[in-house]
Amino acid sequence: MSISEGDGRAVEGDRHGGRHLDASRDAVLCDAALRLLAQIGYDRLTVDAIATSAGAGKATIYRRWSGKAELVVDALLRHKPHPVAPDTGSLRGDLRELALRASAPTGQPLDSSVMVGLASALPRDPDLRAAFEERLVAPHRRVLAAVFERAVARGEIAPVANLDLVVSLIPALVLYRLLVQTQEVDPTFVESIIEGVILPLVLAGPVSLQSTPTY
Amino acid sequence: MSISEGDGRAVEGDRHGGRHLDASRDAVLCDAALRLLAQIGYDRLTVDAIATSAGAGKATIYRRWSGKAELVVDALLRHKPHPVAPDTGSLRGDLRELALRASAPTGQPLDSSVMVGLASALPRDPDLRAAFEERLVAPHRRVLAAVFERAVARGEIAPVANLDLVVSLIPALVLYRLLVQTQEVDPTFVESIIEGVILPLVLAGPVSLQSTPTY
DNA sequence: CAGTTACGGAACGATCTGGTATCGTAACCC
DNA sequence: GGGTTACGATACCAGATCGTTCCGTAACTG
Repeated sequence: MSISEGDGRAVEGDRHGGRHLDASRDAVLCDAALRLLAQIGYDRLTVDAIATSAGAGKATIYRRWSGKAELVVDALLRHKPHPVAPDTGSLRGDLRELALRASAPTGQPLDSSVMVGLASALPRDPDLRAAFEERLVAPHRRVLAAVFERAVARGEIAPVANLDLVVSLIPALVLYRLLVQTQEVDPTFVESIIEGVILPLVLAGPVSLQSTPTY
Repeated sequence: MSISEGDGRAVEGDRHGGRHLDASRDAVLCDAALRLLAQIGYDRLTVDAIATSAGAGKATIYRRWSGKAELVVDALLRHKPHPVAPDTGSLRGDLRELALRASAPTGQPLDSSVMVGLASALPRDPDLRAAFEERLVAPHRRVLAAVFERAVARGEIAPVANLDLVVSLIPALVLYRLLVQTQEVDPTFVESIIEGVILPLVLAGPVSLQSTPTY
């Protein structure tokens, strides 16, 4: 659980004497960074605000990271991904369970809010994008894929032809709702995705003749 | 076509003598704003950059708008929405036609790029969000809805139960691909949306559909 | 014609941000 | 204990950006 240093962070020479870096400050600073990131977005995020919000001095930040970009990347990498896939016994139940997670009350640095806050910065920072992909996107997709594959194993549905695309549906529609429509992601909304899109799609078996000729 | 002033723009006292505001400068400035917006995003967009890019002085901008926010909102409102819905005779053809538009070569201030650039700024600026909704989102949704309704009128598909959600699918998946996956929206991708999600969803009856006509 | 205003361009002061340095205190190694 | 380093806090500087102002020139009104 306790991660010391050397995670691709700022240069840290081998010190031998003197007071140690307080590892608990790392977590507090990263939490503050993610919280502010979700609130005001990456571009308006300032190092001063992170330090103040964490009750720390700026020097404490620059002792660990070389700047805002590295701090945010590290905060993403430390971010605990979603728990393992639910296993309620049915595809509908598993998807509902995931829906409840996605619409969690806004207390934690919710993945969706972090996604929105990072949105405009992703295209121009490869490191940021990589950390974003590794800690937010990929875990979501893995969990969703596992849920579908387990439904296939149960014989509940036929193997999903284009799993990558189907797995994109929930996060894409959630992001669209948050970003473009600026509406709440309540259980009712996610329910409508499950019942109106996902389940009809994967339950209705492979569709007509011309749908899949070129694969 | 020629819009003079009074569009909720900056305060413009009734002047009587002297040189007139050059209306052609308005369009040039708005085009430059949208182009830069698509390139670097709203937060990093600067008034100086817009002026320089348009070959104008900053004074020319502040004579028309009170700042960056008002300029971008006005640029969005002047932005010509997509042409009318295509009418190829079949749902698949219409959707393909829309796909070609969405994946247009990156020359113009493409709607998708503007969407990405505006993303992080939308939650905190209601005026920006309203203009965004009115000129980018709503037209897209109207065109898509029209395409589906015409397919229903032709008897090609059954009435779509949750049209609002189905109409969100294409823009949501396109946004997700651009923003989260940072991948290109090429015709192949949009084709996979049409063939793998949209058509199966609206064509598939609960079960067997061997009698699907060949379009 | 004289007066007024827009235009591109440049300069200006004010504000904000990033990153460094400093200070007094506290924690750690030898 | 002596030396070293982290910590929170503050001050400081360099650069970017904003919005304004001024300039010489051009265009329009009366």
